[in-house]
Amino acid sequence: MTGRRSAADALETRAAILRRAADVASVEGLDGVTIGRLAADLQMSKSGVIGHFGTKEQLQLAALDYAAERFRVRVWEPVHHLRPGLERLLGVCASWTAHAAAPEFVGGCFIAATSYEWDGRPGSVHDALAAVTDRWRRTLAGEIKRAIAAGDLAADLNPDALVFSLESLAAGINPARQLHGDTEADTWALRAMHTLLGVPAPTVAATAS
Amino acid sequence: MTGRRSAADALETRAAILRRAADVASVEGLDGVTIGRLAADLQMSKSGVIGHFGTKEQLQLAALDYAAERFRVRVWEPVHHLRPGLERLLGVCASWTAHAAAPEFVGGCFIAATSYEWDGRPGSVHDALAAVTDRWRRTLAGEIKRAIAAGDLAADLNPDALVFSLESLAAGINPARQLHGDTEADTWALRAMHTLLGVPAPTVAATAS
DNA sequence: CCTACCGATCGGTAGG
DNA sequence: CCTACCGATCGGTAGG
Repeated sequence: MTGRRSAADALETRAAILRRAADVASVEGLDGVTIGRLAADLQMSKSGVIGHFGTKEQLQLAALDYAAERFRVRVWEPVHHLRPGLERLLGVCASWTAHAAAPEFVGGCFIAATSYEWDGRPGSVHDALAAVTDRWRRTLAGEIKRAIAAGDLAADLNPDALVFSLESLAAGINPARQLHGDTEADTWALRAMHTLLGVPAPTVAATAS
Repeated sequence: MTGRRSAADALETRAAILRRAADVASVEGLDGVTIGRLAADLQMSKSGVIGHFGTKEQLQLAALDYAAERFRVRVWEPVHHLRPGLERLLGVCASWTAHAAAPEFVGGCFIAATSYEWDGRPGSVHDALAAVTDRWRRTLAGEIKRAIAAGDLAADLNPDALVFSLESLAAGINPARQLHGDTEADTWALRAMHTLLGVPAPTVAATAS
């Protein structure tokens, strides 16, 4: 029950710490993730927690990586097999808004919460967050450009502006639900995305994930 | 230089504390507003800071009130004289996005930052934030309904969905600028607002505030 | 408005 | 992975 355990056990412990850290951060931000709190929640000592990461900042970066991977699994993986261009783009919009409406972390989307929390601060967390969201932006912009090239979207659309708008609408689902009880916010966001893309409104049962 | 001063002096000190608190919160969130930090920044003692408010929570609520009033002055006051309905609604969109692109607090829009920080937490700050943003939502919904009733906007638009979308786009300007250097994010947001409202794109020099 | 202080918690380390 | 500990900072109070 006590003392050192195997490397596999250590990896399991590490994963449990990151899951808990992501849950806490989704509610109270990455600032709310304190070593002592994680230790108490997981019934470990503080040194047992921080030993996996070295410093709190490394723990925060690891939690961000973990959340980014979960985002990829929940939003990108269900649609990456779709045809590149408009079809996959609309699939992303559907899985993205569904992801925000039924979040896996208790406080909602980790990436959205952290982006608005950390955008004005300097440091490695800011930079890692910019890198993660930038990668996602380039994926989206790529789909949009493919759809334009294929003639499925209007040629005068601005891909960067569209990426910004899709991102803002998806992120807005979080506070709309938790501050105002807007249970339909994901539907509104998805419709607005379609309007901005200039395509017909989504059908009701488009997503079932 | 020391000891008690007049009631007018006390009010000035109080205002200086709130300004500083709003600046700090716009960068690091309301959690970053600590009594000791404000005291150091303003060259006061901690008891001198907290004496104006009683508790940290009361200080946070006062900072929120202060920021809400500044938002009203910067976004609503410049356009409240316009004709109710579409004209005033479009004026709000312009002053709102301009406000986000040239924020008065160092870290950007206090209301946006705090909404995404505090939406998942319980307590009086959450409730006050919901009340403040709800008031703003009702103002916006009122303008939209007036514009629809006047025939200036399509009758099949959903006012609640539009309010959600306008809010999300305005709030998104903050992280777009600070995380990705999108200096045009305010222009993109304003264009998207017009598209969702179903009105022509804004003219370039619509706002000069 | 100040000094001086309280118990609690912070991130982190030493040593095992 | 633990206990035991470090200096710093937290919100807040007593007393003036």
